[in-house]
Amino acid sequence: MGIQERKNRERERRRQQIIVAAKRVFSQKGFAKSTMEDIAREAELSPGTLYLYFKNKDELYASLSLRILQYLNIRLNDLKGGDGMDVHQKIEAIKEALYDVYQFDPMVLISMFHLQSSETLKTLSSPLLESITELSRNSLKIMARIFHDGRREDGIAPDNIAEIIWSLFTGVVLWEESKRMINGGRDVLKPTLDAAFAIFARGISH
Amino acid sequence: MGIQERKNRERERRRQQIIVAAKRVFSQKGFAKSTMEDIAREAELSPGTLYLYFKNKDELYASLSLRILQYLNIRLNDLKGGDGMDVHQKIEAIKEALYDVYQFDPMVLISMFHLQSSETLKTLSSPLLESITELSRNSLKIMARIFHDGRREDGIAPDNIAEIIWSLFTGVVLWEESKRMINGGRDVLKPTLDAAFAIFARGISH
Amino acid sequence: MGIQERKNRERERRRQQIIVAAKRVFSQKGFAKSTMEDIAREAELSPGTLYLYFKNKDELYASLSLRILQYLNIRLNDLKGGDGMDVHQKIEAIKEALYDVYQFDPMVLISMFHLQSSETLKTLSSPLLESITELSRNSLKIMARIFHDGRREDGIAPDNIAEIIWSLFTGVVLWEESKRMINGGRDVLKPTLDAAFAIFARGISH
Amino acid sequence: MGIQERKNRERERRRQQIIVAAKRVFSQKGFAKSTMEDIAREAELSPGTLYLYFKNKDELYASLSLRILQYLNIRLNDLKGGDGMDVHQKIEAIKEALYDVYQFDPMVLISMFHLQSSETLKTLSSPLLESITELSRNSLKIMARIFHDGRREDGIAPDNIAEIIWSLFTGVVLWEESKRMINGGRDVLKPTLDAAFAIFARGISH
DNA sequence: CATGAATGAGCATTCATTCAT
DNA sequence: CATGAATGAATGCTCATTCAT
Repeated sequence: MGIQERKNRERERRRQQIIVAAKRVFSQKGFAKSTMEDIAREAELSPGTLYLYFKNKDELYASLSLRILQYLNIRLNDLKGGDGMDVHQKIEAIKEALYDVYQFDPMVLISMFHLQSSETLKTLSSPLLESITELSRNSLKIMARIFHDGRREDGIAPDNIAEIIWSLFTGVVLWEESKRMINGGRDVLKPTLDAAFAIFARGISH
Repeated sequence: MGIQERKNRERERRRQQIIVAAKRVFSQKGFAKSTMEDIAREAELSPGTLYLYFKNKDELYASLSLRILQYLNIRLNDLKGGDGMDVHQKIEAIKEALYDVYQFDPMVLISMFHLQSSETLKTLSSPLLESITELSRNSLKIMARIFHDGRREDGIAPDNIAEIIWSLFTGVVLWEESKRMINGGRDVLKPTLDAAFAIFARGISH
Repeated sequence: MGIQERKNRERERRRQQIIVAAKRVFSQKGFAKSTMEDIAREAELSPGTLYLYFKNKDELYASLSLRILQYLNIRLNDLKGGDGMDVHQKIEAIKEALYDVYQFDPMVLISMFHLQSSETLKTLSSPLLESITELSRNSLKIMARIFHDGRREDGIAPDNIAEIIWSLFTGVVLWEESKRMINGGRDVLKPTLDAAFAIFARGISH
Repeated sequence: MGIQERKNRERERRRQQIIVAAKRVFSQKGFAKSTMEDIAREAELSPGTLYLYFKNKDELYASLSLRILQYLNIRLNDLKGGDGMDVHQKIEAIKEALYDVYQFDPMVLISMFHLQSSETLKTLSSPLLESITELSRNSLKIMARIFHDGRREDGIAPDNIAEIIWSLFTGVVLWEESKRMINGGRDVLKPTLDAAFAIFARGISH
């Protein structure tokens, strides 16, 4: 059993190694222009090896999303227990979690976005697709639960707020990333995210 | 005189015909999986003809963005004169403009987003690239000017607010589009955009 | 008749205009990389017009050769009467004629060479092909006749000598052109051609 | 140690396999009408494989020239030691070497000639281009050295003679090849080359 | 497991040629 | 006659994927 265990662990390590490489390459060249060979080179592996761990290019990309969603879930789970906080503190906590996600993997949204193409979705194996939808549903559910106390203020349901926060987050990231790419700068996100959440949070309750 | 004019008009009509076809194809298959032949077929033209109007595939895609930015500019310009409005009315007006943009061309953001890849940006001809950056800068400037009366409330500059609104908008669109693509539904945007702006607008002033 | 005549003359002028343009373009870009549109632009005509004067691209190219062969024939014909000359003077005269051909159209050989491809020959209309072979046969016959007095010296027939002179000429042109293309210089041919013929001529008769 | 060696050898063998196929195809169809797929089929490889060994079509063609120049260099090097020979014997030896080159690869000159297009030269990678110019310079230098004893007879320098011999050779080959292509014959070169060199050699010294 | 050479289907792009004006 | 926009077959080249070692 220990030996099987070690093998699995080893296998998982390789998968992550490839995902990390894929993220780097893809964040530099964009989806369409990144090749499997680019990724293999970055991962210091051969192209053939990639296919031992991922069925095809689309699944490799989809795994980027999965990875980040997993991280997001963990971060949000840590927030669940914060019973003493008021809505504003909770939104602040969510903001921090989202920012950490961004730090962990700024390209998240880009890879998640790539999945939107219905043509791409078709080729994904169902377990992977289910994992992704399940995880993203769960993340939103957690955010919604955090707003549980937010009693339908002004007719806005917690579910809805969770989605809007997520949208605000992704929108800001996209915008800042796009500025960064044109200007070549770095790490411009924080102030804008702060400002966005400050305005937004103020609007949540009276 | 009239003859040159007519030719230009004809040429512009063809360009639009191609752009419209490109948008349709691309929104169905995603960037990578759309071929020039798909687009040509959709436009009821031959592949070669596409290249009489667009230098290459990337420029054709970039032109989608240009088109929508032009529309956005027009809509925002119409708002400039609204002197009697207070901040909330103005934000409401901006929301309406953005929603109209979305109605006009829901795929906007996807095509604009494709441009983020620095690799893609490199291949664009500079006039096109300049038009795009100029127009998007201008749109934000107009939005910022609309907030002119918003006196740096809570240390948030009008410029910043304009960017955040834009981010909120794009984020919501992305999220809703992604739901739509998975569920196959249609036109789910409005309620979410309303809710998002409602919360946000409330947070702008006291 | 006069009117028909004028039309024919006009038509011939156009043909020459195109051939001249074709030569210029082709000498700059080489065969494979020259397009019909390049040639049309150089001739200040539209692509379609080229096809009113030449059946297709290959025939246009073949006409370059025809033109130069026609010129060569005229120049060589002028030599026929030189009864007072000895062999060396005649070779000298031939050399001058060849040099004039080169001056008239340095790209001669390149275009003639292009015809070597049996694949290309297949597509030529037979009258054109016949003209070309007829003219080149004739040119050689004239050169051979000039050597008529050269009595089968050392078992070398006049026919053979004519061919060899032609070969020497083309070889030198090719070589000098290739140096010119790499170094960018101009008109380097004469000294080398002089030297080559000097050596060669000395070898003809004792 | 041996393993790297074997791989290099294998790789070189493949390159030659492709070059041989390219030569065959190209000599049959001419440059413009030969496709990469034709060559791949002839080499019993897939189109993609060609690009593992040659950057593009132009470089594949240029490599034909390189190959023959390498062979020429070897043949000429073998002549260097001939101290006991007089000028005529040396010219005879050079002729033999050139004829062997022709036997080895009759299409030589055609491929070398294709390089003349300055447009084509531009696309070649510099190492390849340098190899070609270096080798051809070297071949001529060797020929010139062979004429070292030829003391500037009649004001003709050894360098010059080497170039002229080369020109004579290429000219004869071109001419004979062109006759061969029209008549469909074979191996007509030798008698003409013999005659040409006989005349030429006689002209070198008194 | 890992490799990387080979594959070959697929695609962007070009360009000789046509034809309605 | 001349045009030049449109064509679409042809082709160079790429790259995801496979498989013998």
